[in-house]
Amino acid sequence: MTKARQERFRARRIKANARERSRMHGLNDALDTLRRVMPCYSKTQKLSKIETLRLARNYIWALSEVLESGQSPESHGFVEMLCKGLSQPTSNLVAGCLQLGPSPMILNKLEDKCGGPGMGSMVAGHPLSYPSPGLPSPPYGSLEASHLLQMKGFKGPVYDNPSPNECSSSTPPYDGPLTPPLSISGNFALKQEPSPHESERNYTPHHAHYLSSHHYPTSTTGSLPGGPQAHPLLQASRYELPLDVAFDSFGKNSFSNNSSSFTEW
DNA sequence: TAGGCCATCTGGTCCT
DNA sequence: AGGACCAGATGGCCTA
Repeated sequence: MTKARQERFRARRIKANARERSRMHGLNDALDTLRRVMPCYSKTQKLSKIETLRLARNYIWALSEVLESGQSPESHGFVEMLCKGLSQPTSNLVAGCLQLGPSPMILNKLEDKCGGPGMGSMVAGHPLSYPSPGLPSPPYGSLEASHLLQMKGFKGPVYDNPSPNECSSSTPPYDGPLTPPLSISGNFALKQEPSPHESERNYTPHHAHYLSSHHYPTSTTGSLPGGPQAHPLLQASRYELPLDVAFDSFGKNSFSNNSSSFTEW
């Protein structure tokens, strides 16, 4: 290989690396967009990639159940669907969010206690302030777990610790119900914010993930005996409920609880 | 210290 | 030839 050819090859490799980086950034941006429409979006406690995908899967499943079988979103089943296959920390996060999301009073208290703008300030504008022009009234035009719970006056269980989600180290903080409504047409009325990545693009190769690596509360290993304690909403039956649901397709019958088996990712 | 998670680099494969 | 996509390898940070 001549020197000129080596240089060409090297230049090509560098270009390919840059493209690959860009491609992965695009993928991460998409993942971040997905995080924002999840029921427990938090800027400070990002779900890991795998947990984001799992929660998204469960969210679709749970909302489908609400629509198709009329299952109440305030039921244990709804939370269990959301948490199916998630790690214990993520399950706790979701359960905590579903409980705290509906209560502006609690959110405001948390804002006072935790300081800084956050969930409390978001409550007034959410979910009703999300414009849904041309869409029917909720839940048809705006369907998100915490919204549904709010509409139905959901009240969570009583905790030993009355504020399981407040600035504790055991449960990640909840940034507020930032989740925009999901329209039935499949479009998200997404309030576009600049992706975190956009402002982190001028990093040297090894900087990017340092910025966010310590924000991930979850692990992919799932909850095991001896792990963090399950959220009270989940303690009763999380590991005993044999929910057999297939996600290989989104056909109507794919979400039934008795026809096929739940496929773990 | 081990394990989880991440970004990046790299070579292979497929497609245009 | 060049771009997109993929998966394996590598190394760094964080947490338990």
